[in-house]
Amino acid sequence: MPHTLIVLIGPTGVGKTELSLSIAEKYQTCIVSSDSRQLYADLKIGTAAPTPEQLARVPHHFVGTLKLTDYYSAAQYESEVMAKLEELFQEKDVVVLTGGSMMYVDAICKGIDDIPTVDKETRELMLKKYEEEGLEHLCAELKLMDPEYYNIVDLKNPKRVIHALEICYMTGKTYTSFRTRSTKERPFRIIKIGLTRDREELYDRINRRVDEMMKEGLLEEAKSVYEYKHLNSLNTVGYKEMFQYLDGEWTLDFAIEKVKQNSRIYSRKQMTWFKRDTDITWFHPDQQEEIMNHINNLLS
RNA sequence: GGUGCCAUAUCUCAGUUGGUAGAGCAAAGGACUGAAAAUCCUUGUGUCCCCGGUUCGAUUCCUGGUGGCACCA
Repeated sequence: MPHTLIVLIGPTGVGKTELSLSIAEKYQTCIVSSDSRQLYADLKIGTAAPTPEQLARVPHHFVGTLKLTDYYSAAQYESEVMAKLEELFQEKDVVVLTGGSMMYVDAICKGIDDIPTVDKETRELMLKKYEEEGLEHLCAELKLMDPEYYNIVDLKNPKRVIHALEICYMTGKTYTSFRTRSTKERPFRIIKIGLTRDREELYDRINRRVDEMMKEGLLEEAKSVYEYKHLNSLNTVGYKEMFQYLDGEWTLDFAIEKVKQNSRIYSRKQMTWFKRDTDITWFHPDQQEEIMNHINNLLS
């Protein structure tokens, strides 16, 4: 039997966690998380991270392993998970990967290009240039340094323009020269299961889950990490709205509504991304039997 | 009961000197390769409250009605 990675994806709040536990238990294997925020040890309630009980049921990897101050990226995630999978597949035939971070999932399933990691100095330099000279100036520079990418990049998106320039500055080569967008071959088979619900049903679950998070102490958790609120790790739905409340900008009720709204918007963006992936077989989370049969048929 | 003001997109409101209308919010769609729960783009047909009148033409002016708000009894 070839090694198989069962990839379980879907929008936030759809019910991935519970099903991933069932699948992992059935195949007596472990779960690799593909969630860019559950990686942080201090973000538990707001990211709906697996509970101690769930962690006791099935071993998880890539949950709660980072500090808020740690730099992290999809590329780092790719290389660390690939190394971990190699290790896991020595003992197991099946491993479950689950999470909603679209780019992280793709980094494992398809791979991402081999581009140098931007060093701190270059990033700070670019951010300073961006603040002082503005996006238009950076676009003009990109036009000179990498005209090919300039023609296709979203010139209104600062992150894209800045990153391309960072690579040009750092390497002396064009960003285009690193950008092959080729799909990497993986030494294991991938089964992609997508979970989805009617929108009304999903939104209702998201709204109720946010209320649940508040009861569990989301506000207190946000307070406990308040000093790090400027970090990227805390540019996260659930926390950034609580910071607005703590800063006196919003009422608590308004902040809670915003958490719900931003979670709903996030779930839609996830669906937009996943929709175009034709390798995914879609199910309703209640179709557990069908999902198990589907996996079984592919495995045998 | 009387007087005044208001009634326009899911909501808050602009506006049309009479030629059937547009912002914000919300919502929806999309993009996406080292910050991705990030970042960015696109999308506004609605009995202009209802009946009638004036007019070539009324969401706009007029009579009446209904609902809301304010003040006076």
